[in-house]
Amino acid sequence: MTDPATAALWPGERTEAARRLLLAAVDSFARRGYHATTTRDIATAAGMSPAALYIHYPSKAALLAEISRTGHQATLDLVERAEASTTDPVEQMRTLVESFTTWHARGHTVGRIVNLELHALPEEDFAAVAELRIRIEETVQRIIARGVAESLFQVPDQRIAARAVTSLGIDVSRWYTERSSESPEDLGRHYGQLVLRMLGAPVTD
Amino acid sequence: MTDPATAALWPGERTEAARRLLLAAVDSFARRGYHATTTRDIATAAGMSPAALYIHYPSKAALLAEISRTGHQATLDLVERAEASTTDPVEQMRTLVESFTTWHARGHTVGRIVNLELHALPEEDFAAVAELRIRIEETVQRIIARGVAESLFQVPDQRIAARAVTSLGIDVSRWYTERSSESPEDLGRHYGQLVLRMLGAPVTD
DNA sequence: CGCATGACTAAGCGCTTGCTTAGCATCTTG
DNA sequence: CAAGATGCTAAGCAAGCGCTTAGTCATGCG
Repeated sequence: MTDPATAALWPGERTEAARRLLLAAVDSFARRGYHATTTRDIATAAGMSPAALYIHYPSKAALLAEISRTGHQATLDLVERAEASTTDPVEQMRTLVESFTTWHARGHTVGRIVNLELHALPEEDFAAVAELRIRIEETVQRIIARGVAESLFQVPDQRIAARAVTSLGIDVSRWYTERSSESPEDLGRHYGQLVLRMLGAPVTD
Repeated sequence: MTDPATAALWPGERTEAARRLLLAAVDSFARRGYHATTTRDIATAAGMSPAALYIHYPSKAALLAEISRTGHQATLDLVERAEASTTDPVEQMRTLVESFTTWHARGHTVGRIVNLELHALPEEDFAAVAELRIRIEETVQRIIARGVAESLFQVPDQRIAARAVTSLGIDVSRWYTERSSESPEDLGRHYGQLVLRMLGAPVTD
């Protein structure tokens, strides 16, 4: 029912019951959307009565916020790890796109919520998450800027190029399913090559 | 209130009132999402009482279906026009990406509904729209295949490359706003270049 | 003038929503 | 072994939902 990639994001939520509720919420939010999901759906899927949800979370929106914050933080970690892994912009970008893409394919369930249910977040949770999104985008921009400065990349507009890179990865969570023919890792490698070529990097086929 | 790109899609809905309701629905579905929009929202925005909606449309879902079908058909038209415009795969692809991207930027309101509210469609409307989506994807695949056959493109995997091309364009509707610094046309031209380079085409900077 | 017709509204029906309340077993602790 | 805390359920409340009903009013037509 709950996929391992989702489960791995919350290795030990405060209690077992809180964790079950949260994983049920992820599943339902991703499948039907936040507004189409009822608190009864979530509680029932977690094997409890509707009221049990409110012992562990103050509201339905708090569940969404928890999912969104954790998902965004995991994505930012991954992106910053790619930047820190080497000083070569080409390798930074390859690593970033590979792991970013793999993450959005394997974790497409959480990815859908993270990227498509932003507007349903309470205002202050939205603000916190928007900050994380900016830091992700800035990391990509920084790598591109360094690549251009070292004449490794060649792009008509750095901002637009950065948008294209993140956009390509994010959208994977919209269309990828377990039934897709390529594995998340294969897709990541392919996308890594495509992006490097898009940025005008010397190709190493 | 209603942007011109949206209005242009329904030049003459059956009556003035039906058109006002439809445009109000587009606005609200795009801003808040389908499930978060109430029939009262739509009717009020169109300057009518809640019941008036049901004189012109049989249900809230029928409004969504009308928007989704029309939006998908317009996108398919655009894609097929690009393929028919020339026999050179490079020019076909450039034209396709430019108009596809421009369309998703200028029409991001309808684009969001078309691409993000698919799951809310009644089953048979979904089936009709899924068919149109397949034809869009196939057109992109065809152009890539011809480009590869004529040694103009060079990609590791044609299916994945086609996915990347459509995905890049579709996602524009998620992030683009009127406040974005680049015009839809500028973005289209930039994306056209980026995609051609991604496909390994000879660049004409 | 009398009477259909069509666009619309006021009122509200039945149902579902997010969330609350009251109570009940089962643990933990002095 | 009493007393409180803990984790849960049964029941249900107020509000809001999609949609229906009954009726009003302007217009067109014999």
